[in-house]
Amino acid sequence: MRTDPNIEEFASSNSPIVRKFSDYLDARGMRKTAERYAIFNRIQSINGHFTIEELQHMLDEDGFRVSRSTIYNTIELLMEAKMLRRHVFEGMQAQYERISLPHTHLICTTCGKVKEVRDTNFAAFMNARRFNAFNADHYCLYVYGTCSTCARKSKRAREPQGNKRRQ
Amino acid sequence: MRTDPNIEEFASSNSPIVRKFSDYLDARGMRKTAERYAIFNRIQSINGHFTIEELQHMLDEDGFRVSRSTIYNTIELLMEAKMLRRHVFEGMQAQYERISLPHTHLICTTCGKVKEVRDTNFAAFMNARRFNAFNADHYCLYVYGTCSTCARKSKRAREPQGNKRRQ
DNA sequence: GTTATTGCAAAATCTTTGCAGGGTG
DNA sequence: CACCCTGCAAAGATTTTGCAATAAC
Repeated sequence: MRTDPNIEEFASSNSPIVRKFSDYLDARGMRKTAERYAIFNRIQSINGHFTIEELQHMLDEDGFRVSRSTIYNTIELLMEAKMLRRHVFEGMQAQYERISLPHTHLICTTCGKVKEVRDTNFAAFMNARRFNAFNADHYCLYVYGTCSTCARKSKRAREPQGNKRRQ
Repeated sequence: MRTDPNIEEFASSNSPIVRKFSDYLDARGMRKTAERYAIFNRIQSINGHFTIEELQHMLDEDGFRVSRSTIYNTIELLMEAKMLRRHVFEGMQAQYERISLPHTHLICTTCGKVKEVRDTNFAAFMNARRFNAFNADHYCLYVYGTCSTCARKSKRAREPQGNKRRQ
């Protein structure tokens, strides 16, 4: 679309994570475009989960207009490169997150907020776990329930003054 | 749509699971229709996961034609009644399964097959696990990897005669 | 220069909705 | 016999695709 100064950084960066993506593209004879770098870069700065739409808004706000198709394309690439994961939690639209240390997802079924928690006991349990005739690659633990904020709100709503609860 | 003899069974059945659904409908002033019973019934006989499309095919084969809207409607109802769960595994369309004892899902990323395994150690671990300021209701553990069938095929493909691998 | 990539718009999926006719309670 | 439910078709939401213009190498 447009030539961006960023694109030089893309090939020459010393950041291991940038290198990983850059090398992945090289290995497959794919090109380093300003769009790919912008999307990749924006994602690195997100902590937690995001939807395609949210990502596009963030890029817009950065003044970087990228088409929906290119976003999907790059997201796909990052998933193939095992740098990004897609989650579809109950009753919600698809969300993405960078692949990092394994963690548990706490999903509030009232407000939809998702929180990540590290759980070394669980990680140890999973590392030791073997499945008959199944070669495990990675796992996802989703815990659905109510977050403290929603629990407080719903409790308040049940009490005398009867505050209205949203959602 | 049509009056089916099954519908009488619906209200009078002694099966606890039928009662549960029947009572759920009563409690909400909802009607017991032949369609709801047919869909509910068909689902009870499915072990494992199914898609909306597969369910409709099964009903068709049983000679019971139900519209897509009604299937979605009833599926929704069963989920609200906590008798059915929706799962969206990586890169696949939504699948449903009856809610039963907690189990781990093994998902083959090559062929897409999903297998359930009981894991009492894990269940015990989860039962004891408490999350700060989060009230857990239920959890899902998805393990992605390669099933033995696909592992065998891919191994064979890598060897001399070079069988072509599908997917 | 060659050819992968982008953006657009159109198509494809999957799911939801509005409404008229029909069945349940 | 009121009104909930069904089926249909149309609308929505999200994702994919075909193609001409453009940029990477």
